[in-house]
Amino acid sequence: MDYTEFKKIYGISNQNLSREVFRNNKNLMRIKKEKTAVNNLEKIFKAVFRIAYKKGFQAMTMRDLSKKTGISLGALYAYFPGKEKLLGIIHTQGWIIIRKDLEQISGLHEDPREKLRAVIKAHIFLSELFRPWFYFTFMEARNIKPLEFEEVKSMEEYTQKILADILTKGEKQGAFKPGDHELTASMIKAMQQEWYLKRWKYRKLKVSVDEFADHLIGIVEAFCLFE
Amino acid sequence: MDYTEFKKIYGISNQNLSREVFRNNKNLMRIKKEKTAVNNLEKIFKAVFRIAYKKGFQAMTMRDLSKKTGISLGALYAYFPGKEKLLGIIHTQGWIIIRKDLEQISGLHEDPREKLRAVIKAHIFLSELFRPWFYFTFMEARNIKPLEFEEVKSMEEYTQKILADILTKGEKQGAFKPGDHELTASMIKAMQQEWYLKRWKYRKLKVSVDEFADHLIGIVEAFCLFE
DNA sequence: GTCTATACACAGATAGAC
DNA sequence: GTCTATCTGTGTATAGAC
Repeated sequence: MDYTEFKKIYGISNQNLSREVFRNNKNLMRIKKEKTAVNNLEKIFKAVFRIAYKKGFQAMTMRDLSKKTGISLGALYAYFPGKEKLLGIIHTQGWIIIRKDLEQISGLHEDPREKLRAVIKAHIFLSELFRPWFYFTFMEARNIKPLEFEEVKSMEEYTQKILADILTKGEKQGAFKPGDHELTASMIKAMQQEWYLKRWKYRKLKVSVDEFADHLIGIVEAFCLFE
Repeated sequence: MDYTEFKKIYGISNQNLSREVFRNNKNLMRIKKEKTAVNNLEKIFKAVFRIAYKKGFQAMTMRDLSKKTGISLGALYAYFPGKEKLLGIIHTQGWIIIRKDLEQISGLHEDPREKLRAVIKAHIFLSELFRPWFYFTFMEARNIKPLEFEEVKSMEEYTQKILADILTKGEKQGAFKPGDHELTASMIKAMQQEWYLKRWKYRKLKVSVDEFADHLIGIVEAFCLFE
């Protein structure tokens, strides 16, 4: 499966994404009309990602956000109770995005080699689809409260475990070489993250997401498969 | 070479490092006595790294820094002209650290395979020696001024180029398989960064820096070397 | 629901005694 | 060289008219 295909299946408009956020956080918002809320939430998230990408969430002021969205300072507070809670909302939603699809895809294949390929690709494609969410979640993890921070660490461990399990089971079935699978999984994760953390580099090198994913899989298979 | 050996050769005390910073930035400081300056700069950097690790440089207040170092708010400003300049000083010094040793090590070996191994290891070992500097430079890159930000990007490209060149030359000499060496170099960088960005993970997994480096080299060689 | 005006807290930075 | 006290700007958040 290439990225175009993946996008057709798992793609979701920003509007639908904002709708989901709205429904998950209705209780925190003073806005009642879904249509208005979804519309403005879309603007808000977009602006947060743009500003935070440049200078970080902490350095972003509510006035910056107001200017970028065109929504007045006062009105912004009808959409979330405060800056800190806004951060929490974005993180939680990011977590939901990753979890939902990855679990499903992992169940799709039987052959360990196929499964490994599929899961590696899916994660990269997901991070491409929701790049701002992935980038933000990674870079701003330190700014959230301890309780939520544990969530982030467990997210790291969760996705790593999926990979490590595939390798371990696959080894038993004779598909992969023996080795320290936990460590290998960790390295795979690092390379996956590279895609959304350094997007500017790959734009410059004119490397597409498909090329990147294939290259990564090439490396992993050279290391894990028998000749 | 393992980490213990590396440390003996390239290790430098925090005091000597602070001395270097002092000498490079004398003009910005109101302190004249080197001994006092070096002593307090050491405290300052240590505190900055600790606080920024937890909540980021932007979120760190000068009052936080004062409390952690035991140096009063007013006195701090004798060591640097302002918070922003402090950020710049740390970044510039980080850049100096990386550049100096890496260049030298790259010249030590002739055989491409040896050279690749040496450079990969050296970068990881360096990042272990100066972990706070590496972590800080990566995470706070967005907060520096555009001019200095170009410096960071070029640092990324610089270290990547060292790797890519080794691979390209090595291919011509028949040591490595052909391939997209720029992309491979990029992946190697991603895995190297993993070591200092997610230190908590490897502490938990009880993976030593030597084990990590060897595993990484194993992956790279499986992909680049002929059987 | 959205706006403008404003309260209030706290940040970075400086003054000036010691 | 270091301290405490203080200035001044700017940030988050709210009040209350429309």
